[in-house]
Amino acid sequence: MNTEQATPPQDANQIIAERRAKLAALRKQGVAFPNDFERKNLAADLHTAYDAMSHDELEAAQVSVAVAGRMMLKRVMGKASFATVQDMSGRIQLFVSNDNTGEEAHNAFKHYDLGDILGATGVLFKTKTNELSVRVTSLRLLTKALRPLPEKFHGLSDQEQKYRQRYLDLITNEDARRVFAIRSKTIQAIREFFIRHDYLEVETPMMHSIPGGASAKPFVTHHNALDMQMYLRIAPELYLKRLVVGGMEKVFEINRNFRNEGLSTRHNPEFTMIEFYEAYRDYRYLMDFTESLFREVAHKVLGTTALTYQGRELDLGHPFHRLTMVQAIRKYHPQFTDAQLHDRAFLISELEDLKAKYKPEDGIGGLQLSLFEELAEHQLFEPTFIVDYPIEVSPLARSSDTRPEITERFELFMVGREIANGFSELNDPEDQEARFDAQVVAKEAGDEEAMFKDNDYIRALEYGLPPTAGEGIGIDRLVMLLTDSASIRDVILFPQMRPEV
RNA sequence: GGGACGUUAGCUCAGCCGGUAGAGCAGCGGACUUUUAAUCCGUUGGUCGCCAGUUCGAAUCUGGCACGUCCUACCA
Repeated sequence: MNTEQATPPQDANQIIAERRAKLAALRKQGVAFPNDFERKNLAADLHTAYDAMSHDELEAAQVSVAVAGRMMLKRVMGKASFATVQDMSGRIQLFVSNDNTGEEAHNAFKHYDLGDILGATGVLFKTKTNELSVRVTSLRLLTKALRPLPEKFHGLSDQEQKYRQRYLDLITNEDARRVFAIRSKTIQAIREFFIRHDYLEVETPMMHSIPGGASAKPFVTHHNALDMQMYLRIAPELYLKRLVVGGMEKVFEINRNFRNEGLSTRHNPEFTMIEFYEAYRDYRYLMDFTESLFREVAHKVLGTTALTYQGRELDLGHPFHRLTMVQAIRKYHPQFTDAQLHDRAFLISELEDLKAKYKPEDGIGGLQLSLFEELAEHQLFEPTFIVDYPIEVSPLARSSDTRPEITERFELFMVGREIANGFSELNDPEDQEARFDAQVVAKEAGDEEAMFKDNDYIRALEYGLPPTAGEGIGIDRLVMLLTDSASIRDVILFPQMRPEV
């Protein structure tokens, strides 16, 4: 309750003014916002249980129900009316009439508005067109809606309004409800998968004094009592590995990361990832594990591993491709030879021709990565693990025992974008310290995304991190895939927007 | 950051060569006891995103600004 209620604002809008007048009349009659209606049935449950029954069977059964929901459609025909109410499960039709509901209640109903929340009790029946409905014997207005709903047929179509007023999107668009139901089920399926594999779910700090675990620009904030600068985390990685040092040999965390970078259809400043770590495993195990995770999630959430994304089909049931960066480049550009792609001068001249961004000081691996991102990444539609990442872009990954310039790392691409990133963890504290020091040099040279040195993390490694494999999976992008959503904003309930004018 | 497009009633949208604002839904009034986006009759409702400019006259043309969507760049 706030004080604004005492002086209702003058509504320029006529519809809202009329609804306020109706609410004022309700207040005079008694409790305007009653909370004693006992809802006993959900629409979908009733359809499941009784849709198959014939008109006569249903009449004989005399099923009494109590339903509640928001009135989405209303058809008044003099002495009888129909209303369609929507609850969390779906919709069901109400039949309101002078004969069954009473003339007084029916006349009151005629002044109810679309968007009002109703509670109805009555008996199930089938209409002439065989639609399961409630023959209402008692009808109550539980919550008056002061603002009119979007148009009943087209719903809300303005993208901005869908994002800013997600509640309206959810009320009026079946697809929005579907997407967020799938999101919830996806996270549930992931959680079940890890718990079944004896993982422990943990929460590590979201406010870091030293941001780490990824190459990204952090959000900066300030803690007053401690008078210290803090950062919203860019990744939970270093904390999760501290837990593995502590003996939590299988841990995962599903939560938000924050990166102070651009917004796009694939980037929101806060996004949800699962990161998980398992001791005594390596990156090869992770790839197999990831494949089975994706298959299980798709199966549990959609009932199938065959997906359509933006008009193209892919099947998570098929084995995921595994390619090195050079193989991936050659797959789409067979004119390049293996030798060329290992030739520094050639790589640089190609990158120059493509006007691609690259760091001239990079080694072969870094240049290959730049070329890969330019020429191949966006074409990797089917699930593909890209392996053999250069050490200079992987400061937390274990280097290969046979080829020290690359790491035991993969990234998983699907529908042309990165979905997951995993590697055998670097557990050599002296190597890690040297890599941090190299990052610090890069940061001092102006690389805003270079990592900070985290001395406590080094100290933890000095106590001994068992050989461990770890991975992060972008939940939002996975949900985009499972819901066939083109924009990350369609799978985040309240995507970041500029303040409303 | 760069580019394209958009912003008209609560919602979905028309509005041509510049002449002073339209429809459907929602609302209000009326008819109608099995409707399905119910139907039929009548009717209320607008600072045309904002600010300038051109013009006798701007929703319409020009410039700027704001916000948004998409593409692109950075990134996961």
